[in-house]
Amino acid sequence: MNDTKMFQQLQGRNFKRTGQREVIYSIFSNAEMPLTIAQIIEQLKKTQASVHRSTVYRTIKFMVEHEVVRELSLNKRVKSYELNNKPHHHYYVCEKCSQTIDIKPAEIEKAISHFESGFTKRNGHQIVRHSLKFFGTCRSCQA
Amino acid sequence: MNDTKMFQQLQGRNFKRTGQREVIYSIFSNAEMPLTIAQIIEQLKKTQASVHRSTVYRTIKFMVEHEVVRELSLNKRVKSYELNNKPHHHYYVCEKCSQTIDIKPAEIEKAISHFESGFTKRNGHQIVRHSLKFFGTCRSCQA
DNA sequence: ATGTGTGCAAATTGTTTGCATCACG
DNA sequence: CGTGATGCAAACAATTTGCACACAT
Repeated sequence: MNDTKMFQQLQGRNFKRTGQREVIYSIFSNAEMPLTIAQIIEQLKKTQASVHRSTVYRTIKFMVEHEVVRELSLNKRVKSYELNNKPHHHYYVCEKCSQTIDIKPAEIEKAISHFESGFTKRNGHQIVRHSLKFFGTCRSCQA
Repeated sequence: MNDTKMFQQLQGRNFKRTGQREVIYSIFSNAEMPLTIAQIIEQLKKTQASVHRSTVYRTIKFMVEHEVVRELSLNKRVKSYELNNKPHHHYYVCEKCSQTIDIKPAEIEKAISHFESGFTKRNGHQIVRHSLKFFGTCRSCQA
């Protein structure tokens, strides 16, 4: 069995390599968009592997803590997760079909950095991260 | 009893003016920051008025639908609400104490507008709103 | 052999709903 | 009065937890 990137990442730490973790990691690898817990469970059903719901929750938590995946709030009600191997970016979310597109607007990012340093200098409040999301109706949902 | 702004706003619509709605509205009026449902319920306990939990949920829903308050996702787990009388703005949230500060960074807003029109022109995906949040540790929590 | 991970069921937490009653207009 | 609003309890949905057993190392 070839090493998954996940286990390469985690080498030397206090963890075990299990089939369940492998499968869940591979679902993320094949995903083109962030996934919700429900979507992961759904994908798992298509596999012969049966992974219990509580294991999915625990595995995702494990992956978030070990920074294998990052947690997103693209939707008001449910969280989504994606592999943490892409650089920082932002999101466009179609409110009809939930399609999600990554965006990296350099101009905005620059204005943000500038704002952040000024904000902290001005009043002492530190900023460690930011989140920028755009919502609308994607082209194919406008029909 | 003097008219609250909420009822002025809603004049002529199909609704009733009740003590419960008055109290909840006044809690929002006195709040300096967005409130979660739990915080509203907590505030209500300090009042002599007893408002049932389900009424709180229904009232907030009512207010959101009638655009008296707006719904925010400042925290990954819980939604917050604030009066809808301020113009569009963004948020700084302290991850230790949850203190929330409104911000209106004109430079960023400009870059965002520019990006949005280009994005839509380029690929046809409409954008109807965006959300920008900064997270960090506020000055008093750095001690 | 040891301790982490898993499955299962039960507990929690947050929110919604059906229904009888209340009260605003 | 009549309809919308409320309280209450029960239903739901999403997530977490305690415990015994399984399995990776």
